[in-house]
Amino acid sequence: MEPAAVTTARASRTLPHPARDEIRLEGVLHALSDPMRLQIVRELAADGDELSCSQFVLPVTKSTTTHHFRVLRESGVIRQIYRGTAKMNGLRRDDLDALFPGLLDALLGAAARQSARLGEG
Amino acid sequence: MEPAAVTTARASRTLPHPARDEIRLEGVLHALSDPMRLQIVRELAADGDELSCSQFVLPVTKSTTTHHFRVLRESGVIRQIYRGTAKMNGLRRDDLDALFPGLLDALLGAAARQSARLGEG
DNA sequence: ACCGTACTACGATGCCTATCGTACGAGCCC
DNA sequence: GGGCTCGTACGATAGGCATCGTAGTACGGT
Repeated sequence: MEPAAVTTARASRTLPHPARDEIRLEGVLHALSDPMRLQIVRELAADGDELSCSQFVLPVTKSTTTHHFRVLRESGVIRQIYRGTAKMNGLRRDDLDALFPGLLDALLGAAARQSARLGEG
Repeated sequence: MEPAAVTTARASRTLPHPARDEIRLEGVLHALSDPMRLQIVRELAADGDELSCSQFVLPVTKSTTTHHFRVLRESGVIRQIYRGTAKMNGLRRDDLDALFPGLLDALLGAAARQSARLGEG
């Protein structure tokens, strides 16, 4: 039994998230103004809430991927938890909808529209 | 009658705007992720479409104000035309609504909500 | 013609950030 | 335990950007 060691280890592996009322619109918009991060959020919205970082195929290195996920987490857009060695990511849809009703759907819709327009133009 | 001189002078005073289909969501989000610019857009949405730059009371110098208005124009969020020495600003609501239906209203609503939440405790 | 007002252009500055590479820590499986 | 995979930390780098100040242009009024 390794109680103290495990708890501290797990505590050190919990990631800091902003509380709901600490989320700022400007921060959310800034996070989503990067094409890479917008793509991540779109995939999270489409494929459900339990995607590990490594399931995303991004044209950047792992270091950069880590950076983008951290920006999304620190701006309050996504939630991240460790599950074993994997880090699972989920949209903070409840918080965002409570703070800014309709915004997330409008953003996702806008992204989908633009993607369709540019991709099948 | 000063035809040629005036036309070239006016031509040199027309400002470049992106066409509707050149507007990019990421650019719009980046433009609105700055508090100063978000405030400008909120005032434009509230007070109508014909506001000159100097009517905005911003805690920055005129140089910086010019910069912010240019970012908004080049990202496709606002339209700018010269009227005498003044530069009139207006939201590109028609273009934005056509490209991203509901987005602008969702953004303005989110900004208003956050402002109310932070301003009135 | 002259002056004042509105806005711009340009250079400087300091900060932020997207990106990479390398080295490392944490947990799973044999 | 040994190795493997997933993700992190840290430093470096290069580019972007918000801000300023100063000097200048354009236009309208006197």
